[in-house]
Amino acid sequence: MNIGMASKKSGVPAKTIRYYEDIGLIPVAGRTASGYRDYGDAEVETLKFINRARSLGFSVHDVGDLLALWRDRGRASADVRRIAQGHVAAVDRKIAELQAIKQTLEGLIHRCHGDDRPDCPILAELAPACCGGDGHGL
Amino acid sequence: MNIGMASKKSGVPAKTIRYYEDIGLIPVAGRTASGYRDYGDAEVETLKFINRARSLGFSVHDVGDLLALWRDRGRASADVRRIAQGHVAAVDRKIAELQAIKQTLEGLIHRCHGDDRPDCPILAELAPACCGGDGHGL
DNA sequence: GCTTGACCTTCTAGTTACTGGAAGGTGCAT
DNA sequence: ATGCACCTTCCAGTAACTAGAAGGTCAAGC
Repeated sequence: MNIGMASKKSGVPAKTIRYYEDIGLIPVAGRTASGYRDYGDAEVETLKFINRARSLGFSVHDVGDLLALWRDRGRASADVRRIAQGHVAAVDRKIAELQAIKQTLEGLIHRCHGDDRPDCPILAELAPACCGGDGHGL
Repeated sequence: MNIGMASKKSGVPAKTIRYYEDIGLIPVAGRTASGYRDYGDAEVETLKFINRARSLGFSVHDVGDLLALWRDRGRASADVRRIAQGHVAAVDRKIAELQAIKQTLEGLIHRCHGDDRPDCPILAELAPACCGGDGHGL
């Protein structure tokens, strides 16, 4: 099948499939006589695997590691687990960071009356020295 | 003061200050006779403002809008509030997405014994058709 | 006066993971 | 033979910087 069909079956855009080949995440595809890339069901399964891993937020680099483990019949499940746990830890850090940001912003928004008057604690807190929000600087 | 001092006082790396000038987030700096960029306290305050807004996750584009409002003495606080609320909504979506990812991953990790045997539900779930985690595809 | 070192300048390119578009070849149906 | 959809490659752009190269400047020390 050609790249359009592989894209449709796997859910990975054709451009992205070429990109994955380019960066070496998937091996170079076979070609038809006319130069079209040619895929089989196995390649489509690989692309689906990649798609799911990416949708879980694994980096392309991590997906490469997971693919290698997937292809390795003798792998230790501990290796897979380690990658997944590392990713969960990263996700956790990101969540914590975003929650802190959210809390700060909500505090500021709460204190901003949000009408057509210029007085705004959001700007005032962003600007350390000059409270009240006078324009200045530039 | 030159860019190194402005960087130190504002907390924004010198390279980043030049970059901000480049993309028009801050106006072109004055120059000394020898061509060095020259900054005053007002510019440093602006850089601090930018730094805080960025650390709250506002995009550079949003920071540009906030800066414009900051400089506009007649702005409506509602305008600032709208930007902040839009950002909180985006942060919320991101948090929800990450939490969903985290839950899925933790479920998979929980079911993976994580020893030196190859059997691994993490890989098995990433690979839809072929359960058990046989290497295949590429 | 000269050197040394820290600073500054510009420019290019790399990062992450794609995505869009241009220019041109292929496959198939009418 | 003429469309049209598909394929090919390559270049450029996205967000927000960051690293490094090649070279100019400034102040201190000898």
